[in-house]
Amino acid sequence: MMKERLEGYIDEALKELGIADVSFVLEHPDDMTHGDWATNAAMLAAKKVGKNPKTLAEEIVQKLGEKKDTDVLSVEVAGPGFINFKIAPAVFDKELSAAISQGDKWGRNETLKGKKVMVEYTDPNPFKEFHIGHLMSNAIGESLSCVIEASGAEVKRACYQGDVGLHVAKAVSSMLEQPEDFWDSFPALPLKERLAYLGSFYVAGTYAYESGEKWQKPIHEINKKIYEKSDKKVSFLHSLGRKTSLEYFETMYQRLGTKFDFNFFESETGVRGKGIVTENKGKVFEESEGAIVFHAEKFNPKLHTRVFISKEGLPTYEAKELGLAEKKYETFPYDVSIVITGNEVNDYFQVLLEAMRQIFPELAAKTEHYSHGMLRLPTGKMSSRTGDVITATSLLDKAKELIMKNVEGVMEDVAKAAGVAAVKYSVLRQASGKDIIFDFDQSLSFEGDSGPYLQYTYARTHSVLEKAGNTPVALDGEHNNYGALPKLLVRFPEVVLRASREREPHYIANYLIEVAREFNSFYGNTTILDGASDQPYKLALTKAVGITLKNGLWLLGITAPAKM
RNA sequence: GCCCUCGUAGCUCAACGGAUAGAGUAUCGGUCUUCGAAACCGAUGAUGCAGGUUCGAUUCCUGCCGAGGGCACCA
Repeated sequence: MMKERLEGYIDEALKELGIADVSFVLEHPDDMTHGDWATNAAMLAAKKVGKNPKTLAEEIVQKLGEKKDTDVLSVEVAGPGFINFKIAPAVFDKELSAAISQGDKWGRNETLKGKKVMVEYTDPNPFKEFHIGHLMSNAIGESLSCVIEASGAEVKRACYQGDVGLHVAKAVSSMLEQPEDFWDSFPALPLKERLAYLGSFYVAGTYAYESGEKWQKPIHEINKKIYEKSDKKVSFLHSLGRKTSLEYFETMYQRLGTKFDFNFFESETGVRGKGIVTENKGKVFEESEGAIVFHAEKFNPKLHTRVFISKEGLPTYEAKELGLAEKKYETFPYDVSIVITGNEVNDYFQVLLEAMRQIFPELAAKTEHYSHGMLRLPTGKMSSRTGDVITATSLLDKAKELIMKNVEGVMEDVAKAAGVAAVKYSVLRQASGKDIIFDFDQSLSFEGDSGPYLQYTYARTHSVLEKAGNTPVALDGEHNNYGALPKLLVRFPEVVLRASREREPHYIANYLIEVAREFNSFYGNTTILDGASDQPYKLALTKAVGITLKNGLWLLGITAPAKM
């Protein structure tokens, strides 16, 4: 609100000086001593009117001086022609009071009010491991969902799972070799054992497939049988394995704190996608070498041809995505559909979007592709084909153990929550798209720039407030001597808005670290509960920090335990 | 060969074309009989190379070097 007001003043000032159409920015200077807001308006306008930036800035300041209200303490020219604004402490106190009274709602906005948004993420594949790549997708998707929800949209979380396809056929081929009575007792086994079996079947099937052509043919046949549901035994084993995987994924979602509204499966989208492609054959798609393909380069020279239906008559990933898009819209008529994937499919997705534009342009226009980098070990890429992956479970367990070993007297459930926080934070702290070099010691850190550091700081605020009991908490403007902290806190809604607009949770992660650091510094240098006249003020600050951290952690999909 | 990303302290990451390029970690040195030391305070340390656009470039453009991904029936 302060921002809009200042922008209005600048606009008027420029107009009075006869300058129009300057797309200036009003931002917070990196260095807070420069002021609370700064604009480059004079520097941009100077070129237009052929004046020296500094003298023009002086003229603008002159005009601004005539109109600014009492909330603006001072307006000054600085550096090469910046105009810096200082805001009265009372303004910050007023906004912080609002934060305290808003509680859980602090930080939200209504820019997406009335919009329906579907976010698809995680997307693990039944019969395969839930590995750290899925963990990454989950962390990003969950956070994005929360961020968009905080902008007032109605968000539905969707998970798309590959329950058919070659990877499944490989596992099933190996399952077929087990004796009949094995399957009689299988359903009664504990989940952990069933999973271990399933894993070994997948590995064995993959090994067979890669060991020679004579093994590939039967697996392709099984693949087809799964699609067509034409073989009773195959279908039976398929559903058994699928069920086990889904049960396992459910335990992961619980641990991670995700609750999906919709589950979509490739077994459904495949049939549908194939239908869409067939209907548009001759119009959008063409037959080539026995397969049905889309020549995307005809529409955009940077794209390439991709197969949508294989010569065996099976829909590929691309065709399934078409079916998925349609199915999603039927399930939930969205305004925006966000699909989160790894960046290795970036080029396919561009082709896919082009095909969508040809078939259902209205859906294509609503689809946004958000890709994340790969999770890589310092030693290189991790592979799931041979089974030598780092599973989500092993990673989360390792994080938990590390914390239990290094932090004296932690409860197990706290260590577990902090472990999840550490992993999620390590993904969310950096901008999207780039690979994440996953170094165990760095990424599972619970010191400094980490998820547990945020949780710890929140617990600290909670503990102080608890100790304070019913002593007064108040903001009065007079005691605003704690510089950066109140000014930083007030920016929370702006940060949320930006994260939502740019679909970038890392802005929130970085901001929260700054808040936590500022609070810990304040905490280390000040005694809050000292009975002095500014104690109510300090308590109010502490409370505002707590609310901001808690809401911010929620936006990252990270829990905020009251005690650690 | 073509297309897409990306090169910032020893390491992992920030920086909405702006002011003195910020953090964490590592290293060195301080701080617990006082609200939670998973913390705080201090020190050291960086924009791959060469041009260009701009009042101003880590950011935009071109070339080079380097890394990763993709380029027809796996996803």
